[in-house]
Amino acid sequence: MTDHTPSRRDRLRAETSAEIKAIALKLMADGGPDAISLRAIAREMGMTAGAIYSYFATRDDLITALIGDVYTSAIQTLESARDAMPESDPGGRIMAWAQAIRAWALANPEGFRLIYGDPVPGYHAPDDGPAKDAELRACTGLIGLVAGAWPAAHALQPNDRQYIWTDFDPGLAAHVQTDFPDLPPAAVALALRVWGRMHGLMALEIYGHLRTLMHDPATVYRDEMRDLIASLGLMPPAPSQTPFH
Amino acid sequence: MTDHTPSRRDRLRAETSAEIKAIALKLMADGGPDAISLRAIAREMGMTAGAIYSYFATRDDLITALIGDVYTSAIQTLESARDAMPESDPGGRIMAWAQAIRAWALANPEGFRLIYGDPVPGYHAPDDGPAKDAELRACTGLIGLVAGAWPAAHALQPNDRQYIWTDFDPGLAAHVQTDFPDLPPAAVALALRVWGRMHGLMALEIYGHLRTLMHDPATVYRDEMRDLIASLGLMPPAPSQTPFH
DNA sequence: AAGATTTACTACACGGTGTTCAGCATCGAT
DNA sequence: ATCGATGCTGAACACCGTGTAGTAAATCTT
Repeated sequence: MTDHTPSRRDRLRAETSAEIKAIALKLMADGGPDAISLRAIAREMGMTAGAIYSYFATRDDLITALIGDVYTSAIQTLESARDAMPESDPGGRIMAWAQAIRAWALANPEGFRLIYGDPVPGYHAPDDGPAKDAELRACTGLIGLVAGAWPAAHALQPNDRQYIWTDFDPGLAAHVQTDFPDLPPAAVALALRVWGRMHGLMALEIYGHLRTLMHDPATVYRDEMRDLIASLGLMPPAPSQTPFH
Repeated sequence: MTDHTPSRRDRLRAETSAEIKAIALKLMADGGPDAISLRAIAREMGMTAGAIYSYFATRDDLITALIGDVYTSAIQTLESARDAMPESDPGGRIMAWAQAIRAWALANPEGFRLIYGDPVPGYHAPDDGPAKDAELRACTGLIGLVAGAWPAAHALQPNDRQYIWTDFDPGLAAHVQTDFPDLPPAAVALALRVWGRMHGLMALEIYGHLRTLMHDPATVYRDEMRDLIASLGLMPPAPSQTPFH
């Protein structure tokens, strides 16, 4: 369509759009997701609330774009934390991923809620878009972690044959079958279980259900991740190392 | 103070208070937690919004009361589901609890969000009250489940000695030490991990992160719970039985 | 039974929100 | 130089939670 070089107008438009998102993130960072109001954003930019509607058709569209940005940046953090460990240490890669996602969630609790909770009243996530892409990427990353442990894990808990590829989202199945040709669908189910295991304690902690019951949820999270890694037939990292508190 | 028999006024007041909460629950059930507005409740009751302030000082107080009610009723559901299984089958009791909480969450997703998520923007839970009681009760229930499996579970993963009673909330510690005198603090940590494991997949499913990746999250949840029970050194229930879909 | 008091409720106001729309000014292209 | 698209304003609408003042009724006291 507009195949020629981006005009000055387009550039300004993109800049303003980015500024809107940046200010929204700032508001969210120090006021919670509910502090994201079009009027507050406009106030901060010296504009009127109605002006934002030239950039985002509705507030939900803004939130959707925000979720896409936050999710993508979080995933990049996770992937680089994972890649800091050698592929020869699949247990270490899992632990690195697990600690990185908890550290990210603790540092950006509002971002965590934006992705995994109710971002804002009445908001309903669309079925596709960058957020879905990021979710697929997160899932693929987890499947990669599981793939590094699959032979041993499969031997420990041989409960496949009940899963078939059509159980899963077609896009996810296609991704996995090209990236990991030898991986059975049961491994994808195992990856989802691993995801759930990382998510559970973290969600409870972020939403304040653990701190009222115990101090230092980091220890129990670390134990849980060690148990998870061991249950996959892998060697957990050195016990003395306690990366996060 | 008012130690005499409840007068007619007190009764009417209690009834109106209950009606407010009932309508709030109804609004939440078919409109999401954000549909709980004092004006909507008053409209439904033929009153003015301001009138509610005679019953609840602020909207957060209403939400707090609501959370207490919902949490308490959920806990009762869980406990009766658990008690339908004999004490001689600790694995079955854990599975009953796990399936009951998932079934409840799927039937009352808004209630789940009310308890475990951001009920409504800007709401901050108080540090005590019926919600805290229900949380303690849920935690105690889980500890009871773990207590039934502690000897075997402890033998499988002997990583205690790093937990001491002062790691936990004093009220929780006192409860446990009177109800289960022989249980070490490491068992409480294990119970929290079990809680996290039940919570993870459920939260992901309720917030729509699983359905986009796979149909039938019930299967993977069941597998996860089977693995959990096995990891506690218990016998899982008969594999043929698939209680929920 | 009559007066005093507590209580339940309405009416209204204030500041906040998302959203829409007519109008205006400015910029880009013709 | 003109014309049309674009970005923005300002006002409006319909909501929201929260207070305050006033009113009427129910209750308690004497």
